[in-house]
Amino acid sequence: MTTRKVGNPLALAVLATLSEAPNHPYDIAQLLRSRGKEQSIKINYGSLYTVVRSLERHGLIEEVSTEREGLRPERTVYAITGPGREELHDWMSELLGIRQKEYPQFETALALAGVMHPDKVLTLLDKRLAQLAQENAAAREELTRYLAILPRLFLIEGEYALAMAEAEETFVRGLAESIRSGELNGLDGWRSLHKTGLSPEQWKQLDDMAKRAAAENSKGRTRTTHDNSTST
Amino acid sequence: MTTRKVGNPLALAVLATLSEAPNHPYDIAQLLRSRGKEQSIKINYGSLYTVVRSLERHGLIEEVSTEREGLRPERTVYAITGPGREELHDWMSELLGIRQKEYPQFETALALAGVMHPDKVLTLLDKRLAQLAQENAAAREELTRYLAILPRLFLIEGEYALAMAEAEETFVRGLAESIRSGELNGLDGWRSLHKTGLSPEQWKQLDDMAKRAAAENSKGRTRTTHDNSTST
DNA sequence: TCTATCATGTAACCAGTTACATGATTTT
DNA sequence: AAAATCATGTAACTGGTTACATGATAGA
Repeated sequence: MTTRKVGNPLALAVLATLSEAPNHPYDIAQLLRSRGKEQSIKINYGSLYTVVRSLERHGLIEEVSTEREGLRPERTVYAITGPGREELHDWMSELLGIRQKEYPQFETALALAGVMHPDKVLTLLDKRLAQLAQENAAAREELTRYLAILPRLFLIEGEYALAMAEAEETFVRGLAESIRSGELNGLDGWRSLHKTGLSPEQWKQLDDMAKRAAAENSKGRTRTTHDNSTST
Repeated sequence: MTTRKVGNPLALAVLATLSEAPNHPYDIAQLLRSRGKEQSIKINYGSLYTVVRSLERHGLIEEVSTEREGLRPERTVYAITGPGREELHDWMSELLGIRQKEYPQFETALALAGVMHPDKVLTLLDKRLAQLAQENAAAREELTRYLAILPRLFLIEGEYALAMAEAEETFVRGLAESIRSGELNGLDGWRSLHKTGLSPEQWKQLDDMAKRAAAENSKGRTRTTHDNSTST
C-alpha cells in the first residue's frame, strides 16, 4: 500500500464528493449523510475541518471562494485540484483492484480463543450467531425494499456487506456446531488446558509442534509469487 | 464497544500470552511470532515496549522480576494481574460474542465507485478477482497441509479468513459479470455520468431519490430492537 | 573481524479525536 | 423565550508509529 499524505476514509470521501462539484465542508457532510455513506465508510464528522485543512495543505483541494449568506459565518468553498483528481483516481484504483490484508476483530479473537474456556467460547459464539441471524435477516429485507426504488448500482456496498456477514454467519454456525458436538479436532487438549493447566514442557511441546508444522509447510509449498516473506 | 484503557490488538495479544505464564517482552514477541499470530492479528513489534509500559501503567500487568543472563541487558519479566485477567476475559468476550460493525476498505471503495468510469471499475474488479482466486487456492492448499499435522483448533482463524475471502471472491465475480453483461441496474446512468457529466439539477434529483428511498424505507421498517439510532 | 541478531529501551513526532467556543437562525 | 441546529472553526491531547541508541553475543 502506497502511503498517502492524507490517508483516512473521510479524506477519500471528501475528494470523491468534490470531484462532482466544488462545495463547502458542511454541505459535503450533508451530502455524505443523505446518501447514507456513513454506513459503509468510517466517517467522523468531528474531524471534517481538520481533514479538509490537511487536504488543502497537501494541494489536493483548494479554496475557490468564500461566500456569506446573511450574517451566518463565512463558508469556504473548496474545489478538487489536478493532483487531487489524480490522487482520488489512484487511491480508488488501489482499493478496488488490490486486496489488502485487513484484521477484523473477530479474526483476532479467534486467534486467541484458546485463552477462554471452550464452553464459554461456545456460549459466546451462539450469542454472536443470534445477532448475525437477526441482523442479516433485517438487512436482506431492507435491501429488497431499497431495490424496489433505487437502481442496484447505489446498493452494491450494502450487498457486499451483507454477503460478508452471511458468510460469517455460516462460518460461526459451523464452528459452534463442531464445538458442541465435540467433533472439533483438538478440543480435548483445549479442555484439559483449562482444567489442569499445562506444564512448561507441555507448552514447549506445543510450540515445537507449531514450528515443525511451519517448517513442514514451507517445504511443501511450491514456490509461488507468495515471496513477500523476505520484505521488511 | 466499551472503550478500553489500552485498546490495540498487540495489547490483547500480550495479555493473552501472559495469561499462560509470566514472561519478558522479547519472548512474548517470539512466542507470538512462532505461533504465526501476526497473520491474524495486527501486530507492530516496534510498539511492543510502549504497549507493555502502557499495560503496566494501567495495572493490567506488573513487573515480577528482572533477570540478567551474562552481560546481556536486563530483562524485565511481567505477569498478568487480577484486573488484567478480568480485562482479558471481558475483552475477549466482547470480541467473540458481539459483532461490531467494521469498515473494510473494499466496502468504502464500493460506496464511492461511482466516481470511477464503469469500464475502469470492471478492469479493477477483474484484477482483484484474479488475485483472490490465486490467493484463495494457495490458502486452501496450505490449510489442508497444516490440517494434516496440527489440531484444527489451531487453525480456526485461518479457516475464518479463508471463508471470508472466498465469499468476497464469489461476490466480486458476480459483480464483475453483471457489469460486463450490462445487466446491472443503473449502469446506463453511470455511463452517461462519465460521458456528459450531470447538471446540478440532475444531481439534486438523484439525491432526492435517495432521500425519498430512505424515508420509504424507515416507514416500511417494522420496529425491531434495531433502535441504536437514538444513541449518542 | 564483521555482520547479524539478541534484547531493551527512549524520544520525537503525527494523524486524528475530543472538547470547546462562537454566534446566527429556525423551530417549539 | 428557550432549545435545537446551522455552520465554522481552534486547541489540547493522546495512542501509536518511527527512528534512533545501546551494547552483548553468536555465527560467517
